Amino acid sequence: MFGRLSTRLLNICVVSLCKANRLEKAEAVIIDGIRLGVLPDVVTYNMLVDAYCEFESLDVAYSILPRMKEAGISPDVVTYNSLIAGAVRKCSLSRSLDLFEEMLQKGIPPDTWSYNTLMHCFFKLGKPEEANRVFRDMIVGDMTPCAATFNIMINGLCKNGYTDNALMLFRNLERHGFVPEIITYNILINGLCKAGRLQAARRMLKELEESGHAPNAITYTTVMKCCFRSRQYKQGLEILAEMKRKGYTFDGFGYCTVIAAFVKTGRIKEATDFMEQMVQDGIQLDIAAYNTLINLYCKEGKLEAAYLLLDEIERRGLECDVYTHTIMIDGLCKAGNIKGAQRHLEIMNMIGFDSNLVAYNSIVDAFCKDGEIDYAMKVFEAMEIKDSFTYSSVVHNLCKARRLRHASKLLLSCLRSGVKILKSAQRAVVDGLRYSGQRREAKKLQSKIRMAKISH
DNA sequence: CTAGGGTTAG
Repeated sequence: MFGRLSTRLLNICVVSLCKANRLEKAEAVIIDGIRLGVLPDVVTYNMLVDAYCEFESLDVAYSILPRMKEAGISPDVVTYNSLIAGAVRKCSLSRSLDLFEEMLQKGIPPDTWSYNTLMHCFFKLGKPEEANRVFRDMIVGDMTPCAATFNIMINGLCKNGYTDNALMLFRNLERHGFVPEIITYNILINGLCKAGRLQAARRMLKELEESGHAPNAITYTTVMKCCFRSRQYKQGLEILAEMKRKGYTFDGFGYCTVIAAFVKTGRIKEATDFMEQMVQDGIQLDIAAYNTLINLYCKEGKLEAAYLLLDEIERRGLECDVYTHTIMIDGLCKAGNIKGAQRHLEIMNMIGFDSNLVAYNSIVDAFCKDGEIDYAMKVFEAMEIKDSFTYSSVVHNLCKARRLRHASKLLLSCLRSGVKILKSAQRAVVDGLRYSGQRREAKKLQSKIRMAKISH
């Protein structure tokens, strides 16, 4: 009895240390406990697994398992749920499937949360049909779904392009015995926004208010971002004003959304004001916030200030990500230092970033604008992946350089393959042909553009 | 344990 009580005390101690990311101290407390005859139990180890997943790495967390075995304690469903969730968070998706398998092999029966996490994993892998299968198994089997099950489903359907199916599931919530939570509304509002359905999103916001919930900062940030994205700046700024009026406090997400929108529209003064406000508010900057600020400095041409922030990131023990590097590369390009940008891209490749399409786009565009169009086309040909940005930029620049045949050829290949290309770039080709006396070519291209519009 | 932020073309 006394021993069990002591273990509970030990766990209370360990959980608070773990939550505060004081893992060394937590380990020391456990060792002290053992010395005093208070043995850690499965709950103690589960807390460690959870904390190591969050603050260290999946591997370190996984290394708790042999320690448990040594102590004669078997991992349970909570241990595995933590590991699987940790793997999903760190995007080690195949790893999380392996862990699920391992749990089954050890004869540990999964619970609702195991299935929730598994669904989440499948959605992140872009396998909605697999996730849906897990969901169906839950509904018809003896596993009871919880509110989060539906949130994960609705979110996953939205993220995988099944917004209407998500809406249907939302409308069927009550039949399953659940009422929508604020988080459910936020998921749907975001899904509608990302699908470009701003009006439907605003209707959903209204429905949220009518349901008796008060929208939270996440709701507003989501809708505001959507307005900015669809170039409804006035509407976006109105939401910003409404948030301020109603006394919502801004967190890093809110600030970043607004600053980025200001930067994108060239409102540097407003962006800088907001940045200062963010710092005054004492917001702890994370890597996304740093990226926002670095981008602001780059757009102002203050490269030195941007580099100072890179130093600060390092000092604080944060890690630059693909955004940081891309923003710097684009900043160097726009500052006219394309060679420097290329060097940075090489570094990016060396340290193992494989998604650098955006950086290549910036560099190709920069070479075009610098008049080095032949070299730009060489880089363009060598690119393994290209997207709408790549083609829109190159086609536009080819037109400016009066290389209309090449531009038209690329535009046609886009029309055939269904790659979207900016209207302005399309118009540049047609107008270019027309005004250089190739009226017949222009007409032919125009009709092909129209055909493509119908068939896609 | 499930929701919102950060990069490129015009």
